[in-house]
Amino acid sequence: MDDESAPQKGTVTQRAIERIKAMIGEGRLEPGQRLPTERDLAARLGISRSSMREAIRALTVMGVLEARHGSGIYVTRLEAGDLLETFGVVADLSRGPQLVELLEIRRVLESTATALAAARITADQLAEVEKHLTAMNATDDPEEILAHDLAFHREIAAAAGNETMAAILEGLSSRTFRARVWRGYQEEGAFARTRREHAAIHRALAARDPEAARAAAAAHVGEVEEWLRAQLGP
Amino acid sequence: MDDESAPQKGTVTQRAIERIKAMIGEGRLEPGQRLPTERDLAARLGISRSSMREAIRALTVMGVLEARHGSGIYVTRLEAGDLLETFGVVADLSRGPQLVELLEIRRVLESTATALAAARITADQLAEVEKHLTAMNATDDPEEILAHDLAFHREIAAAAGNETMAAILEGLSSRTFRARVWRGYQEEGAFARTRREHAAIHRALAARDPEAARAAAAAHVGEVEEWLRAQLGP
DNA sequence: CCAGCAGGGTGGTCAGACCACTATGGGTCA
DNA sequence: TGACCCATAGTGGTCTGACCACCCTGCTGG
Repeated sequence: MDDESAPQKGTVTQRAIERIKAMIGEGRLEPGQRLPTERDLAARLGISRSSMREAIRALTVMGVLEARHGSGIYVTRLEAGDLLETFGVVADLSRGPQLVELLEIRRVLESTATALAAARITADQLAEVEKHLTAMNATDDPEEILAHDLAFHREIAAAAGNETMAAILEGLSSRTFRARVWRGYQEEGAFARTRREHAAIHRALAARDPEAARAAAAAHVGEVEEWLRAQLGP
Repeated sequence: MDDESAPQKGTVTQRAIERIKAMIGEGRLEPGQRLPTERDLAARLGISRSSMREAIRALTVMGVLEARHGSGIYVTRLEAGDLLETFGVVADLSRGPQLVELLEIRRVLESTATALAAARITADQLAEVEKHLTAMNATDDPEEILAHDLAFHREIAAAAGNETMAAILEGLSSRTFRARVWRGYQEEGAFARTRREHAAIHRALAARDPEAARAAAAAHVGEVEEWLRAQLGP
């Protein structure tokens, strides 16, 4: 037995969440490791299976656990990508002024990531970036443009060498978020400007010039930011 | 009825999560509004109450919904603080190199926030910052110092005027995160240096000098970052 | 008029059953 | 001998119905 004195604070499910989180924090549960079955865990903590399932569901959406039907429950690798998946929800549900705040954050992080990438990017990665740049300019299908645009920035973020930052930027550029903002932005014929800005970013990367890269990226995001700010103002 | 053709993709609970999220995204559910009862929602989507409860639990940990025992289920205000509460989990469960990445992100955001604060901070807010600064220097209790340290930076982040950024920084400075890193850092007699750095930040804020504020904040976080990097290296 | 209380409605928890899927092992067939 | 197939046990996924703990409202009695 290990039920101890049960402080009785909060709901039963909440306590179960904390206990499992603590087990992982203390290293008693390693990344990738398989947990006991739902039934075992429930019995071990002295709660019903329903409550335990809710706790597991909560940890699942946090990106801490992963349930595989028929196989078992596993601790994720606990890498940035796993833990920050929910970050995209913020972008999807934000509206009005909050969208501007998110773009401001993206401007800061994206410019930093691009500057880092300028100093660290490899020839292969640069070629990949270039591929998306040309592909983006070769089509008129908005869907395809958006896809290559996302990949363009994703590749750069990856080259920056900070996986956590890349994961956050991924969330800040989630498909639905971009689609909502860019729909209006691109309708105003901003394609040409976007292409110029992307070209400037690529040029700075190719020249291995961090300062130029930072400025180009900041300007790129800043353009959208200003446009959105103007949309909300009047 | 509104069960439609049910594409049957993913688990029942997952679909319920998406449906409710979509309702909010489309504006059919306003912030603060009360939802139907669990039993009603379950019947409406044609699933059991257990599955519906798991969906609600998932949306609860995401900070989208809030369940009040005996009263009902409500949509949160959907502000940054609500949605980014889980962000602290990342900091709590990260280890090794990932901690350095998080500090790098904090350095970027904290320096930006401090620079913004230098340009926008009010006299009242500045007085509050100063209060925590002196309180921090007046005690030797590590717990108390940590508390005032957190409040010091929180006040500055609030003065920057970007609530979303403040919420992220809050997560990156969560109590357990700071405690883990600072325990070792402060043991090496870094108190004096920390005080000097905090004083520099306050001076830049009082002088309304964004560039100095940015530099001071970056140096402040950078010190810890470098120390941690060195800890992990050899 | 107001304080106190009782009831109905709500989320929280529990128990047990069955379904859907995965993995493993042994048996079969080439 | 080897590879393939399939029965089977064990796992997460779902459903049902019951009861408990708590909040809120409206009624009642002073």
